[in-house]
Amino acid sequence: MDEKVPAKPDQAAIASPRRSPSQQRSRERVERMLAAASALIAEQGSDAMRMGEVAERAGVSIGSLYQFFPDKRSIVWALAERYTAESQACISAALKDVRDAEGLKQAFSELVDIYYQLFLAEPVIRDVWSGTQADKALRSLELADSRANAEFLVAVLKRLRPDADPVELETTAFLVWQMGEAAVRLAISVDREEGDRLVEAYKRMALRELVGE
Amino acid sequence: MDEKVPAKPDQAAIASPRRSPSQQRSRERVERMLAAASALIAEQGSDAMRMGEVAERAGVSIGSLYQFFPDKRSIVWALAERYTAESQACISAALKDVRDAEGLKQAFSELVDIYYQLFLAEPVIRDVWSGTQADKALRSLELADSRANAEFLVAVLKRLRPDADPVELETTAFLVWQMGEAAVRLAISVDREEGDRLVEAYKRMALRELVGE
DNA sequence: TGAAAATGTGATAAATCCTCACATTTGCAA
DNA sequence: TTGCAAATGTGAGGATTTATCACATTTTCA
Repeated sequence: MDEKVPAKPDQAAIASPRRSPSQQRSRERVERMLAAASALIAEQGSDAMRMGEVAERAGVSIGSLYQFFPDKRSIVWALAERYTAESQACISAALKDVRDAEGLKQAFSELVDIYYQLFLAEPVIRDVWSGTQADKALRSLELADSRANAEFLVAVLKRLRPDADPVELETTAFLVWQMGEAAVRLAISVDREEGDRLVEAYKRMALRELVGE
Repeated sequence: MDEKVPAKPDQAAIASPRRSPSQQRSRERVERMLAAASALIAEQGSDAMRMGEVAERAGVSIGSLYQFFPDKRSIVWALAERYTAESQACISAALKDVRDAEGLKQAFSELVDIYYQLFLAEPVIRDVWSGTQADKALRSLELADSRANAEFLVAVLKRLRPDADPVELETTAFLVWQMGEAAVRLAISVDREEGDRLVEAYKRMALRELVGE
């Protein structure tokens, strides 16, 4: 008998499976559960995915589902993990034998493309990256704000570089602005000292891009 | 039951208040609701915030709460809106009369600092920006992955620029990597054409930073 | 073969969002 | 002032969904 210790759950932790499938039968069923979840996420997003629906589509009972995935997010995470492992391998392979600047340019460029294509094509990854439905709602409004703010930058850039391609200025301004929001978001999620360094580094990078160094 | 009802265009929309407070009494009560929500978000995050708790702390019934905020996210959004309006004003003011590159440098740098400080200090904004609890769990794991990946970049950079400050290389690599993830995340959330342009622009920016032009 | 371990099941507890029918207060025209 | 319509207030309960648990079935292996 397990003593039920009312430990305060670690909010940020992803719970481990209650038990691992050790028999062939259960391994196959777990695969079916994952496949069902993957399909449902692709169709509706993980937020709208219902555990009962996953169980039904996998042809198992809700109890079996919870036997191997202790909570909802753990099944989403299990799927995400597969892809991150894949890209992880990609990355180390691509960067392993870079020897000079030219090699870096090529390897890095390919890497970014691979990432882009991977996330463009994988609904599960897209879902995990874009957050819950509630987040998406806010994000789309933030995006609109961000475009509006980027417009101010575009106006300035057009004054400073009247000959530049307007579309390119637009793209640059929008990207720089979004990178700024991402940098700040990153900075507040790490410790203060590193956050400060990251913000300074961003300012350097952004200004180099904006005023052309 | 319909299998795939394509009725999802409105999912991302933030519902408007069922009704606006027109009397003094209700305006005060709405303020109390917002204050209660703000405090609870600061304490526990919007994900853990319970509507019943908001009502209780505001000293109103749950029904009154739903009279003015049609759903949970609308009250979070109402709070977020106040801050974004504030920063919006800041931004246009700071960029309005930039005339040359030097002015841009100064204005932009100040702007970023203001953003950073604002988001560092405001729990509600931090919460909205960092997403739901479920997202935070995944995000912290993504962050760990990201650091691991940035390490590969650091290794390369150390080979290419052996004299550079290691801490600075570390910061640069981590930032560039995170910016890349943010750029891809952005790219997949806009239409394909703009996404492609943004990814290309990111590659230019990143490589300029990594190989030093 | 038989017992222990692994696995399977689904009713149901628990948590939470949100609604609704009805009560109370306020604004204002007569 | 009076009376009524509009605005506002209430909280029990409907609806949904996550997750649990006591018990049933299947597999492993000594």
